[in-house]
Amino acid sequence: MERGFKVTSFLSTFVNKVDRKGRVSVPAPFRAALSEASYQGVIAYPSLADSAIDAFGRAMLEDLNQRRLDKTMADGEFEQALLGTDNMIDTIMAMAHELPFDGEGRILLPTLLAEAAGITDRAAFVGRGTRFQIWAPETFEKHQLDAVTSLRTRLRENGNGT
Amino acid sequence: MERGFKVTSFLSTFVNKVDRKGRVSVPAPFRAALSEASYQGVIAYPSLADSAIDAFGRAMLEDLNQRRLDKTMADGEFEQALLGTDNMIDTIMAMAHELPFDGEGRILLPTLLAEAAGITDRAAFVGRGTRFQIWAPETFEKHQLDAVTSLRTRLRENGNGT
DNA sequence: TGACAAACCATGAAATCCCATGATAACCCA
DNA sequence: TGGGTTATCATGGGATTTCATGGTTTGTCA
Repeated sequence: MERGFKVTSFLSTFVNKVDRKGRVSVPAPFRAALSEASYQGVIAYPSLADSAIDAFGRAMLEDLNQRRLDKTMADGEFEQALLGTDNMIDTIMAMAHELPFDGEGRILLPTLLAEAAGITDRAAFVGRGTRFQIWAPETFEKHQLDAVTSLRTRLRENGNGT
Repeated sequence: MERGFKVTSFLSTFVNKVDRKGRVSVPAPFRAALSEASYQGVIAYPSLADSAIDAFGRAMLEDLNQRRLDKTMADGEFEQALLGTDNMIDTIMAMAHELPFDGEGRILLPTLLAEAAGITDRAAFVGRGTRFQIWAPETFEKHQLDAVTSLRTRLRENGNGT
């Protein structure tokens, strides 16, 4: 499948401090994955599935909108482009924040996002392949433990982890 | 497909005050997205789908008109192109207001538009990717909550997050 | 000449930039 | 391979700029 951007990879988990001003360092490896992008920063919004923040590079966002726009335009459905029937992308656009890096590679966590994820003084950056998440460390630890346990159980029962 | 403007110009939600004269600051990030246009301001009209104001830059308007023309010409519908039968784009053009920025990046909300959206003293600027909307904050909050809730439900049922 | 809109100017709060520091990890050479 | 040196990186705080907001004055059209 043709994609308009390079597939970046986010791996592993890093816990960083949130300072008094609400700033957090994005882990250097994550920044490196985005270093070639024209926009230096990340797009973030409250995860729909977890009590966390979902994030990725701007390229991913452009791709999403481009696809939608191309589709409606190709069908001659300009009206769709104007009406914006309330689909997922529209809803996410409204919640999404553009978080540019400062000179030191930090981002400023918007209060709304921090609260949605229950983040106060520390933030866990969790790699998820093409995107990553930001959790309150304690919340993530529990979540991860549950995930691992249920995977192990399933493996033992089915001998199959898919 | 080549397009003359960036696909994702408007992101996130900003709530600003409407002063006694009916002026509101357009969020700086939105202004930045329009900064290269020759016309410094926005096009706005009452949304046909929501209780809100729909808005975008001139580039979008011209793009739409161009596309419509291309399509009708391609279909051999010259008559339509000339006569301009009453389609959605025509209807919208008739309702649309041109709202120029003042020196500080504010626009003056026409009473008609403000009333249509139920806006009084505060206005929520909601990014929708290629365009944006202006809502009464309370109305939008409800609307967004509904959208997110139904998305979450759908996610849980389908197990499909794309 | 009166009402309204546009340009102009002022201000406080918040975001951004810039520099400093300590800790850790990578490196290099004997 | 060990031990010291250097580079990277997370973190903190102060200085500076941006930005939203409010008011005043000037211009314009009915």
